[in-house]
Amino acid sequence: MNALAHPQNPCCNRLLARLPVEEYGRLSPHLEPVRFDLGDIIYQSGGHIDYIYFLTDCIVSLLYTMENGMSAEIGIVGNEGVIGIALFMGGDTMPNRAIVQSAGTAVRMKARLLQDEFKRGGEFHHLLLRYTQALVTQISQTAVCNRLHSVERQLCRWLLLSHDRLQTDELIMTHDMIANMLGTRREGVTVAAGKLQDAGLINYYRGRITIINRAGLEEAVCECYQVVKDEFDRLHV
Amino acid sequence: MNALAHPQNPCCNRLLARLPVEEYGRLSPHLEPVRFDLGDIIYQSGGHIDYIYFLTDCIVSLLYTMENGMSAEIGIVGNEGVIGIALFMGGDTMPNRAIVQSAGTAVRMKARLLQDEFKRGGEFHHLLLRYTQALVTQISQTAVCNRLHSVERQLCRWLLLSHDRLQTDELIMTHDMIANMLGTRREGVTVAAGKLQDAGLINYYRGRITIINRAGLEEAVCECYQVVKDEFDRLHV
DNA sequence: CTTGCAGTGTGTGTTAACACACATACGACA
DNA sequence: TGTCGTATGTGTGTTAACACACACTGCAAG
Repeated sequence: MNALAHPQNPCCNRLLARLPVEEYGRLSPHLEPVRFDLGDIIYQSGGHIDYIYFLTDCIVSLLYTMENGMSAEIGIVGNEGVIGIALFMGGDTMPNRAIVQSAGTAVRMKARLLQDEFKRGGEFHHLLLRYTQALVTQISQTAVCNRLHSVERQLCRWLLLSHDRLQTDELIMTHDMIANMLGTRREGVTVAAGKLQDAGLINYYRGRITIINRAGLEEAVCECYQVVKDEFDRLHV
Repeated sequence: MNALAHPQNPCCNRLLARLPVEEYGRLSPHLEPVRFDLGDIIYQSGGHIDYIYFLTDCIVSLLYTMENGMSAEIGIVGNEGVIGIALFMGGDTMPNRAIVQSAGTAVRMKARLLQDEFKRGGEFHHLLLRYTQALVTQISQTAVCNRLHSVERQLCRWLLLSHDRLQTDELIMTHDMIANMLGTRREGVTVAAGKLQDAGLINYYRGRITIINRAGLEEAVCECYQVVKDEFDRLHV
């Protein structure tokens, strides 16, 4: 594993990797590596955010939790993005939560420094806004998918979005956790996952899911996945 | 009706109204009034956008239409916002459509001029980004609501969001149109609307819906409505 | 005045997902 | 080696929303 590919290297984050040398040079002294475990909460609903996090090899879910305890995922972030868009969008906090879905590393930067660099209006500014637009598309498509598609297809979408952000074919994730993300019941996930396993698309066993036929998943998924993927590609994030 | 309240006045748009005198002075010569009719399409999925539109007294829905023709609304915009966030977010286009839900007026500005002013980084920049963050919350909450709440509650949410953006208690809107927004069937809307009418919250007749008990609607709606409203209030948009 | 149609009401059968209950089975740890 | 908790499988009954069909009604155009 070379230096660039090492997960602690900030350039494993695709936004940081795209920065011009000058801007990266200005930021890099202020980037601090952090490690996240499964289930860590990066920010709470309405909670103060001190840092922006550029993910390098972890995955974070943006979740909204209802008053009655039910929850649903609105977006998923990997090394293509950041956690803490509210810091540069100007709202400071968000009404959702950010929770670590796959353990790994990130680099963080103090909110104030982020805002100062953002104000300079360089490529950093453009990259963050383009990423945010892509995230908006992902959230939008989640809304549409939640309305119009079956749990099984949504599970496919979720698996593919997660797989895109992983370096391996194995997800450490129970049916119960997926149910919280999808805003559905554990049994519903068990049934849907069982069908995907019977179809030879995935294997799972006690909290470990292995993607064994990605092409098959892409055939089983609804169009929502490709819409989001195309938009991320188009925006180069 | 005084000059300020006249819908052709750009200051009927709450973003423009908040601009400092200097910035507003720079923009106002380039603001051009436009009128929209019900059903007008401001932009198509992936379509080029020439102007940003500051809505003054119309309402616009952001809709995504599936390959099979089904559609679902991801957000709703009135005089608190703009149509065309992709122009300053940097993506130029969006994969959804913007369609006029309530006829009225807006003022528009050429994309290039918008981008130039946005780059200056003044209050205009801050306002547009704060508004975009509020819109993200609205889209997020639509995703959650689509997953977890009944059609009847979602109809309440939709009516309240629309009512907030109207100057009257009457919506010109058939059950069929609402069904397209909510991503559900016309019959489902008829049943849900019938219950709300029986409960004395609304009246409707052949494409005209009248809100007659707003407080009652606010009791019947799910928490999603208030989450979005609170976030718009917090962000002063 | 009558014809057509847009807007709405409603009924029947079907399906997807829910709630709840409980069975099974492995792995970790004593 | 036994025990317990986590993860998963599955069955039953219920509900919300779907698909489809068709009836009703009043306005508007001829």
